[in-house]
Amino acid sequence: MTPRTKEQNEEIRKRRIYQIRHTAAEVYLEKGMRMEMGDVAKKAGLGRGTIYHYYNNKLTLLEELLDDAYTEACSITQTAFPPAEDPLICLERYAKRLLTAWLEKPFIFVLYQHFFQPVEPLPLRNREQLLHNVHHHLYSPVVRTIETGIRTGRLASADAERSARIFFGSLVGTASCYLLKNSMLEAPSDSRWMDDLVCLLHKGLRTKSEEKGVACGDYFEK
Amino acid sequence: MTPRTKEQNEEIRKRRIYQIRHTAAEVYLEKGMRMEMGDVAKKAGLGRGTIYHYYNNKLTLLEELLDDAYTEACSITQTAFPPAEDPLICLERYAKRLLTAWLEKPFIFVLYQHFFQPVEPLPLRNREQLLHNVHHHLYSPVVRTIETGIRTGRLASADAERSARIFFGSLVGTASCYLLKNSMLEAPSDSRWMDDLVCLLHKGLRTKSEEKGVACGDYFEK
Amino acid sequence: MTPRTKEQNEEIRKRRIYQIRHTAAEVYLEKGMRMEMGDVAKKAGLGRGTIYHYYNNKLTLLEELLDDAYTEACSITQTAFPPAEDPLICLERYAKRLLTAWLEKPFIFVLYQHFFQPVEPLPLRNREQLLHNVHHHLYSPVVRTIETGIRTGRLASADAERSARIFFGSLVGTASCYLLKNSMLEAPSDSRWMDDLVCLLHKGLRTKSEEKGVACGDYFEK
Amino acid sequence: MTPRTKEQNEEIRKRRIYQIRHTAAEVYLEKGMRMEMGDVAKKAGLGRGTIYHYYNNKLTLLEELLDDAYTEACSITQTAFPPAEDPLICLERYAKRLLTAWLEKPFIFVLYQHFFQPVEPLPLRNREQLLHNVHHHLYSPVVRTIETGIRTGRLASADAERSARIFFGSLVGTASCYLLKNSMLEAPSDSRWMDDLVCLLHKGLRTKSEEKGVACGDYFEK
DNA sequence: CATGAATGAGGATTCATTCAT
DNA sequence: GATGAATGAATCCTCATTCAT
Repeated sequence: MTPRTKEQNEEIRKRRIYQIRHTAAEVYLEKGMRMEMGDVAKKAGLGRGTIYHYYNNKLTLLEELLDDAYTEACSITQTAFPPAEDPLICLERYAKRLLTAWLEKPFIFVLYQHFFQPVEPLPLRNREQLLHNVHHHLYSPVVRTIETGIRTGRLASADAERSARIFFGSLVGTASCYLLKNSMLEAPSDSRWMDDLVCLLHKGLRTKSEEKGVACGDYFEK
Repeated sequence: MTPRTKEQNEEIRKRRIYQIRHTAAEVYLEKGMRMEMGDVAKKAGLGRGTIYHYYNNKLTLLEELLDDAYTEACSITQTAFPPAEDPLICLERYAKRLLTAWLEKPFIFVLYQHFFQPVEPLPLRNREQLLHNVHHHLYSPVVRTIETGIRTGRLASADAERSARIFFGSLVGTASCYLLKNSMLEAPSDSRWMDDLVCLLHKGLRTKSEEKGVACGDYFEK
Repeated sequence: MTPRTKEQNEEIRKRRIYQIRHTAAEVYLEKGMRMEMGDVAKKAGLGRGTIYHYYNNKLTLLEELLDDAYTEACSITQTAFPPAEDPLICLERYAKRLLTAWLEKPFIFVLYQHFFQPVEPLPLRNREQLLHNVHHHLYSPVVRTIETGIRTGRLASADAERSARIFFGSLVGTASCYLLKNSMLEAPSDSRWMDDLVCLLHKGLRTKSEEKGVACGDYFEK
Repeated sequence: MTPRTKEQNEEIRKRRIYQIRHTAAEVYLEKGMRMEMGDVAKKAGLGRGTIYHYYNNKLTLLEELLDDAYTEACSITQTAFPPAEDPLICLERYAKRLLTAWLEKPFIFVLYQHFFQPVEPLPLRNREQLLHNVHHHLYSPVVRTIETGIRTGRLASADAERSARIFFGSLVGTASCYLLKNSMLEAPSDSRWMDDLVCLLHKGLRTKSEEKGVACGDYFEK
């Protein structure tokens, strides 16, 4: 009765959905919301109609893309901050993992970019929910880890919230430089920038010898 | 028919052009390239046709906006790196100046965002020219300063190009967190984040006591 | 490969065709020409492809549906007007039969609706043929009966064509009130409306005592 | 400052809106919901974009069309049933007025058709409101008038609700025959059908001599 | 025979831009 | 100079239909 079995169809659906989502993330990173469904279709080697066979519309596609990204981001975040471990080490490891994940799975990067650099406000239907989730499960853990680090003297004293935003801002901002096409700068041949970035977050630009020098900000104009 | 003198008209033109450009930058920061000419008109309290009275089209508007931004950015950059001064101090001061400028004149931020986080590639007519200028007069000075810093031992040894990108990436990324509307995070009440960011770039997250500890990246998974 | 006998297959075909046609009529009455093949398939519990296994396309489906309806309508009409009988009685009986048929077999109603209230002109391939048939075998008999009735003094004097249209218009119009879903009025619990309608066509709204009163239309504005 | 005054623009808007609404009603009566915005535009001698300058989308166009129709229908209905007058005369006059209005302003007919012969259920946003209004201000007055007529012996005894539906069903149904294009029947050269229809509703098909004959429905099969 | 994945023609809608006033 | 009505190219999206299995 069923020429293709339910399992076969399910298999096909799964593969297509992944394929479309992945392609969509790539195109989105190139063109933002001006991503055209036709672009996605062509790049995925499918007909335009096929995209609509799996997603009601452009927004739904992005909504589900972000939902998926959230799920994956969660599993990265959950295991990154074991209670007993050194906060600085955790943050370093976490930063590196995040960058690696963004490189491999662009749709995860889309999520962070969307929340920390919301160039284009998408009228997502589940915006509130997603925002709450991101705040609670992706952002807060970092804030808490920084707080712990400061309390235990491992991190320089500062406002934890602000530090967390700077942390994410630097990660997303630098990753944008390297991940986005159309950059003014030539494409990078390697990923050493990731190590450099993590290192910067850890140690700053200065050398050790500099350490005992002037206090940070002393030279600022008012 | 025209009771206005040439001077009066010229005066009107100037005011209108400034008004439109300023409004456009605001809208652009809210909506990116999906900024609509109607948005700009309404927000500026003008008719749609009036915008076209002063700018041939959307792209021209953005081109001139970016040109203006480039001019202002140049004057900030040119004086930021006097030959004999300490590179680290220069960079710090420069970073702070840049952030301050972005806060006050959003259209300058648009320029940097456009080049370091080109979410949406605008088909600018003068793209090549502008790109060259930015590379030459806004980006290279930083690269050279970092090179000098490394050579003179003031900055930690690293690839200068990469460091410069991280420098700009962090600045733009963090600024995005704070400057863009639609953020997941509440609007900041103050601008202490700028000091914190500059400080981070200078010193990193760790405390001094941490300094002699393990090397950066030691904890990374392979 | 095919363990089924020809007879079994024939059996299956017949059942499927009936099933699809019946479902299509239902959906058509709900949605008109915006009936979707997917709707029909789902409501019939079949796959979309299966519909196309039996019908080349949407139009063919509707053509055959109307053909079927015509056949049934013919058999109702042919026996309804025996030459020697009283025209008024014939019309009454015919009206009642028609209404009953429409209630039981919605696809017959679709035919009359299509010809007397052609909201959406279907580009039927056999339109001319069908139109001619309907005119000749379903419509004309009523016109002729009315003519006879008028000639023999059983019916009030009037243009027979006009009367026939009013006759069908009232039947179809009132039936629409009761047969179509999505009506503003609650679903009727019974079918007494059919008797009332036939009665109205027969006697009008007034009571007998009214009869010798003013002529119809006297009160009209010019 | 304002090259066209506010009044001039308002004037233009009013004319265009009327023009579009009128044209849309005509096209809707020809094609139902398959009315294309391009059809309306072309028939109105406007560009497609112009339609969207005045109406957000197809549905909004129809919503406002129905709203307008309701307003006009109200004013027709309100004055049609003065308390002290003979119900039969009122109904007759009302029927005639309604038919005349439908002929002159097709968009009013669209309203009645939509509610009494809802071939295609439009997903109107204000459906509930409109439905309530129609029921209350356009339908109920007729029901009440019929009730009065029956109570005072002017109308034949019957269920008033059913009679009202038959009344409207006959009006709308017959009008459909004559107003809709694409009919199987040639276009009518005059509007005598309206008088005939009203007369039928008043007196029925039979002649006076028939009156003392058999009771209505006697010949029905069970 | 039966099915649902895949498709693209066609209609809906957006929005930059033109232009008469 | 200033404006908003008017427009159509470009994109979104629907849905009848094809086809491999």
